[in-house]
Amino acid sequence: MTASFYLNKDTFLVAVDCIIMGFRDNDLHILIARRPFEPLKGGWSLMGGFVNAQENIQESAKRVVGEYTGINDIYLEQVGAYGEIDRDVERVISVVYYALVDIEKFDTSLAEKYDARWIRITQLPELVFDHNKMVRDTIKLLQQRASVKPIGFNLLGDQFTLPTLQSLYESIYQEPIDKRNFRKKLLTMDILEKLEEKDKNTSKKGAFYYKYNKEKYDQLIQQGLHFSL
Amino acid sequence: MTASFYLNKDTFLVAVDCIIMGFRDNDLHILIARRPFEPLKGGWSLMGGFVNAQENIQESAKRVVGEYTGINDIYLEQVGAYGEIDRDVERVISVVYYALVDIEKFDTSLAEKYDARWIRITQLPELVFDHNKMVRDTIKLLQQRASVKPIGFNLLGDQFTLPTLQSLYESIYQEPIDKRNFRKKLLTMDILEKLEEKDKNTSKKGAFYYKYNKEKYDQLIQQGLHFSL
DNA sequence: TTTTTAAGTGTAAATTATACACGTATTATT
DNA sequence: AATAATACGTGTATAATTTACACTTAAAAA
Repeated sequence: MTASFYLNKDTFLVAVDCIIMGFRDNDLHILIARRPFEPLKGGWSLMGGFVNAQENIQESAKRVVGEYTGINDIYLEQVGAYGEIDRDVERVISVVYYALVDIEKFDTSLAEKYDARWIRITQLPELVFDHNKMVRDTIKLLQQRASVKPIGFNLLGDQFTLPTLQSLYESIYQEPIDKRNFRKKLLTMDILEKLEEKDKNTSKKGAFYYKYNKEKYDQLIQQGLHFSL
Repeated sequence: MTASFYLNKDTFLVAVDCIIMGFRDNDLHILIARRPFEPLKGGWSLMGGFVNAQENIQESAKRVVGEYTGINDIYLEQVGAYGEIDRDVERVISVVYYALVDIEKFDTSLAEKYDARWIRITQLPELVFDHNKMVRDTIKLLQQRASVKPIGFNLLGDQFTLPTLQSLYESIYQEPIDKRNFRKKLLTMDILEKLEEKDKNTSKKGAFYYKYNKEKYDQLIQQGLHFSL
């Protein structure tokens, strides 16, 4: 049954474009790929796809991220809808999501399959259409979110060192952070657990591993506390 | 010319729903209307419309706000895309914008024409579809924005008193603010100009009018300063 | 044994946020 | 003319948060 008022309206192709972020070598990276079809075949592009009629938009985004990374356990948030008339060659409305993934879980065979690469956010090339703007908007949003919620942990494995965590936040904010102040703030939040083991990859002394305690975080939130990192 | 890859993809109705906000009687209000067609005819609804092929989404939103308020000088920002499969009866993807308008400029004849009313945000009825969620999301976003940019002025005429401005922020944050602290913060920002004239409507003593000095604000921003209110 | 490297630690000063109460200008009332 | 009523306007002290800053330590390599 079609309600009459909905007849004779214009319809649109709707795509999702995903800004898939990972953290590696002390820097945030974004997964981009060479576009496999015309127009702009061979241009650098975000990972995208069209929304199907039988899925909601967030599901489309999740599908796209899974398709191109092999990762299904992701943090996903919408950035917004991009709707300039000429943003693509056809009229395509694109809904942008950013995904935070543990880059260690990336299925590297997919890199070849899709001609995809992880690029440092500080070294992104020019991307097709309005994709660079999408990335800029996302970084702003991510900074906002990271300052108020502990979403950074989605970019790390389940154990990590404080120096690593710090460089993650430095990469998000794109500015240096004082070591002592950073540790102080984090540890007084009491959402991390120190482990016995050390990571000896980056120094002779080694840095203790920590893990994120989501239960404690949720408790604190329920008590009405909120954070800023 | 149609690029081949774009063929055979599903297409969607795309709507805009606008959360049109005004400030009156010490409270934020939202313009809502009784839905004039089935399904849910007579239900309370946000102001919306379908996106046309020849306009970008923001233009659609601006058109909708103009249509239902008669106001063209508005602050408009996107909230996001709402894409649940069953959010409407048909598959409709809705892009939500909020608009901040000077309610004094509202063309009251349109209220009758569209069966529309300004309702205090604290007293919104149940709205159709996912419109209540849209409003909740918008209020959060507005709080975030107001804390960091002086967007509140878009809700006022070009002169206003400090008690009015304070109650505007109290309405946005939905909590009381200390009078002296509020004035201190605002005046030290140095983006307001005190006028000679007083508003005597709300007290016998009268409150001085101020006006917002956008030039000063832009200067400060350029100097890399930023605000929090 | 010494050198090298990054990890780990505390305190003082500055800034910002919070809490709080009374005098004042003006109109309305008697 | 005097008084009452009302909302406007003002300052200071305390607490909390943020910032700046430098040396010791653990472990491996030379």
